[in-house]
Amino acid sequence: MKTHTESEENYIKALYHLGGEQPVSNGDLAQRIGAKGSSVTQAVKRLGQKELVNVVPYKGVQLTPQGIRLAKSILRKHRLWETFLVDKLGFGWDEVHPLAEQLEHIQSEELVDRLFQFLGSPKHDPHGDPIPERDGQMPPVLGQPIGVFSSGAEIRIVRVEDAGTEFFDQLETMNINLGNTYEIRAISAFDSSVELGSSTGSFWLSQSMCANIYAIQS
Amino acid sequence: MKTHTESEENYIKALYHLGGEQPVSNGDLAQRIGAKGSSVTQAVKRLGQKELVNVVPYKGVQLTPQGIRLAKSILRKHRLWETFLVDKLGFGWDEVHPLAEQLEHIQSEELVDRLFQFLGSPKHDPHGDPIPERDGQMPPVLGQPIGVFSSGAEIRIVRVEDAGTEFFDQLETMNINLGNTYEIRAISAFDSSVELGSSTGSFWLSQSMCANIYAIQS
DNA sequence: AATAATTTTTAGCTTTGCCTAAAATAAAAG
DNA sequence: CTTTTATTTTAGGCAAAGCTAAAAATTATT
Repeated sequence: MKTHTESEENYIKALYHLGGEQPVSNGDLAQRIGAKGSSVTQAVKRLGQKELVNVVPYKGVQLTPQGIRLAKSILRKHRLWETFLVDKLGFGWDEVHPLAEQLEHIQSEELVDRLFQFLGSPKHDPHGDPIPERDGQMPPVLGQPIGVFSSGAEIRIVRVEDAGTEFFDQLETMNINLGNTYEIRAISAFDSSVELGSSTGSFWLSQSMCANIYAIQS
Repeated sequence: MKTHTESEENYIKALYHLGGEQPVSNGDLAQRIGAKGSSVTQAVKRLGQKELVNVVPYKGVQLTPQGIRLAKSILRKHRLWETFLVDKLGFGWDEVHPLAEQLEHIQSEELVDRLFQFLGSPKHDPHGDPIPERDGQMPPVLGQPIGVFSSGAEIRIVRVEDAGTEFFDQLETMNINLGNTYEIRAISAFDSSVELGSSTGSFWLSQSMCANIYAIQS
């Protein structure tokens, strides 16, 4: 695997985020990257010459198998570093993303392998998102939005969406963490909010909170 | 503290390494950076505009107080990351330098502070080099070359020079590590090599090995 | 002190990666 | 099925950071 610039890696990452293996439009990519369309046109041309993407002018850009491999390796690094920052350094959920965006560009297979081991070979990052394996395999995407469960169900929180600082703040205020278990006590017929109960009491979660919190029946 | 490019930071680091607070010649800097003199002339002009260095054309470049502060903060990061790589991830002495050169450019005061704590507030890195404090103060530079001690002295290894892979390999082969203690059994009048003894036996160290290994009397 | 040798700077070119403005193409609306 | 609107690409600039080759300044040598 050759070495790439940070800019290149950011494009690959954005492409994977937006379309996965599917083509992505110039506009969407520009928005995600935070650059103008004209810059994107140039950038993807460069990526095309390196066989990381296929470009069909005016139609869209699509990752090649090589590009997908690279995207996954960057995502692996990103999520391992997030795990390190939270589990070992005690950062909060909402603080780690920008740091991991810098750390994910560090080039060293060896470092990634050792970090992986040091962290206890995790399958999921602190948000519950799957960490791609060394060979590109993806662990399962865990859980379903809380809204899908029925009253009476026992659930365990396994994943949260990266829905911005305010969302994370709210989780913290409510003391909601991965691994917590609750019983679904009630579901409002009015606004679809949900009452969760535990040994320490119960509280209501708005529908939009529920939509960003994933759980499994336990 | 504003944000700087990696190139800029590399120049600052090189300047600090070569001259400390003293001026450095274009040629020396070019050699250290691995660029041509003309590129260096340009680069230091840019740094001058940012008040990080004072440039006197044809005479030399010198770090300003601001530049020195920056240099120390980079060195702090470098040495903390080296400590992390060795102590936590189990890398060898000789492997960590290139990795730390990447990691030292990660921008985040918070990260540095947390890393420092996580590592147990170390004063020295795995080679025994002092890690600049948060405020720029420097812990003492430890030890004296083994050659200066007299026969009979009890010594403890506290620092090794970064003298290349072969040197580190030799240390490993001889099982010499920071913290090891020895007795100086003999000093050759012929080639200044030194016989070190410990409970497990004794061995001879060449003069050039000795010159790169620092110890204190214990 | 004058010339030779070395070092440093200037001038001009290259690539990456971004920008704006204008032209070309595709999609939507009449 | 045109025409209008939106998207994408081209064209031309700019800054960072490197390069080579030529000019200028400094240092060393007769």
